[in-house]
Amino acid sequence: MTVSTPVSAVFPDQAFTAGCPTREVLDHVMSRWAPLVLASLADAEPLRWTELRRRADGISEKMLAQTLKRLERDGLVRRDAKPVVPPHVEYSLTSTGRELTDHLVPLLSWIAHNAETILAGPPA
Amino acid sequence: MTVSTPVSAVFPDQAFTAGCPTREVLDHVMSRWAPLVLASLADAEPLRWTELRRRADGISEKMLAQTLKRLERDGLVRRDAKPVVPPHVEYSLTSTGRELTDHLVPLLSWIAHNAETILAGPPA
DNA sequence: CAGGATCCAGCCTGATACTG
DNA sequence: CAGTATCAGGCTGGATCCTG
Repeated sequence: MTVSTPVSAVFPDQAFTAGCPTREVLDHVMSRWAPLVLASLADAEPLRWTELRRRADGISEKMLAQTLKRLERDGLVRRDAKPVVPPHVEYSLTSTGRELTDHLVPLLSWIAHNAETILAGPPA
Repeated sequence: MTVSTPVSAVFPDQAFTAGCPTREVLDHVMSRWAPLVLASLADAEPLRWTELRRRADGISEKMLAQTLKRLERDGLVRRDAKPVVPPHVEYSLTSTGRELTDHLVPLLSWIAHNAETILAGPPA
């Protein structure tokens, strides 16, 4: 590891250098499943475990649990467990989580609309 | 794999289901290093290999090569090699890549400004 | 319904060496 | 300078089975 220039001058100094808090959050948010889980919640809060599994198509139970726990620890997602039988648990966005999805959803939307073009490769 | 509801009704139908083009692009763009490489280029185009390695702090040569190749195949990054000795290669964003970073950079910027708060965890 | 525990394959990384 | 090739090792993620 070397002393290095931050990724961008528009970001705070020391942003996105290896091992710094910024990078850790980036890795959480940009992980394989977090964007899909966050976007699902942004679209339809609150959601239950089973519904989240359906929306984040292809996710395993392990990864859903891991992703949700991390997002909950990060204060981006709130978990509400109602003490009934059978269990009833609801997941929703915190206000911080909502701020995040306000930036994330437009990005995903752009990707959705341009995916075909992108996979077609460079113009020539 | 099951027939499932798309992640969000605001996206085109069939968006972000497992194995669809949208998901593939998502995985490219949200991979571990692509966001940092794209943001670096958005901040200072064009950039050379060595400078990219410095900005995407912690990236290995293998991962830089892999990330750049994939972004180039996707038509998001352009590679310009000038036939001189020693070699001089410049990387820059395509117009599509610039569209992408227009959405990506605000997201990274938000993360940079909120990282400390996020890692502090939920309010209580 | 909502997870926890476990095992295994594959990817990423790091180090090193080599090329045009 | 700008990469490519190779190999060992750790960690991530996926599949499966089990539980309150």
